[in-house]
Amino acid sequence: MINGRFALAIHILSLLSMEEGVSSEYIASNININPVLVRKELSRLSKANLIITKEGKNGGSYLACSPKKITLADVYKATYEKPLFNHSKNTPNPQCPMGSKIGLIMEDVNKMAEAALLKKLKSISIEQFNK
Amino acid sequence: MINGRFALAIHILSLLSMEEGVSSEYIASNININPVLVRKELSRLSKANLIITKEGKNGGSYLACSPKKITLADVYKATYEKPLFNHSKNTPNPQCPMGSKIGLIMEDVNKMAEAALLKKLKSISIEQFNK
DNA sequence: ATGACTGTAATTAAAATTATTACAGTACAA
DNA sequence: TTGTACTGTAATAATTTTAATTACAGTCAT
Repeated sequence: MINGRFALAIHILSLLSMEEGVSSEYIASNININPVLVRKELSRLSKANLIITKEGKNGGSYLACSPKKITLADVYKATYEKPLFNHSKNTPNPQCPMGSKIGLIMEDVNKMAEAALLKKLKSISIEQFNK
Repeated sequence: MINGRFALAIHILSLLSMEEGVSSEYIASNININPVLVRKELSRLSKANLIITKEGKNGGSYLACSPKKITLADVYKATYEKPLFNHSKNTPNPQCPMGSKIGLIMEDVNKMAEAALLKKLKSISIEQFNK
């Protein structure tokens, strides 16, 4: 349901936990996806300090720390910024008894849902995927 | 991120907890969305035994039970069937050390994430939204 | 300076979501 | 028993999101 960027980021990080210093082309060919998408994801992961990338010749990416320390909560946060559950952008009829409330309700629901999700994701580290 | 159906279902059910026996046209105009989408969602909710709908003249929808008993976990399950986190349908290179594993990994991650999410959603009932 | 990379913008293609049109089927009620 | 007000659903189109591609400037080791 949610787009494939979370899976992509997990794939990238797990791969880096096995082979470091590899290029985006190499990663992309392994995942069978377009290299530009990989670079964009690498850029997000880098901004979140989960990886370090070296530009130029012999460049490539490295985990910024031990895979044990990188949790799926970190990955999730680095990957997404929008709330989990979308809701229609059509403004509902304010005369409708729910119309004026649904926005705030969904905000609350999103907060609670994301908190629960992140709590669980925090208990899963990248390390366990390279076995 | 996830499509708007969850929010739609919540909106519908909350509305029904305030005004019963209303038509899909009425609901749609309140939500400011197309009536056919409402009917489709009503149909899903009905199949999940969360509501009862009456066809024909003077038809309309009713909650199947007290709003106190309808939790967001019920709504989530009625609304979605696909796993939470998608992953690319391109089969990754099986020579890639992660290629053969990412599918199973994402299955596991999805299982754990959904369980945590549903646990939280189970604690939230529709009732609290009609205040 | 050259070759092997990253970073990113711009564009296109494909897929998913939402909207619309249309109409058959159901049920009430005059 | 016919009209009216609904639901159910198929088919199609419009819109939005996601993924892919092309292109090229910038970086850096050699």
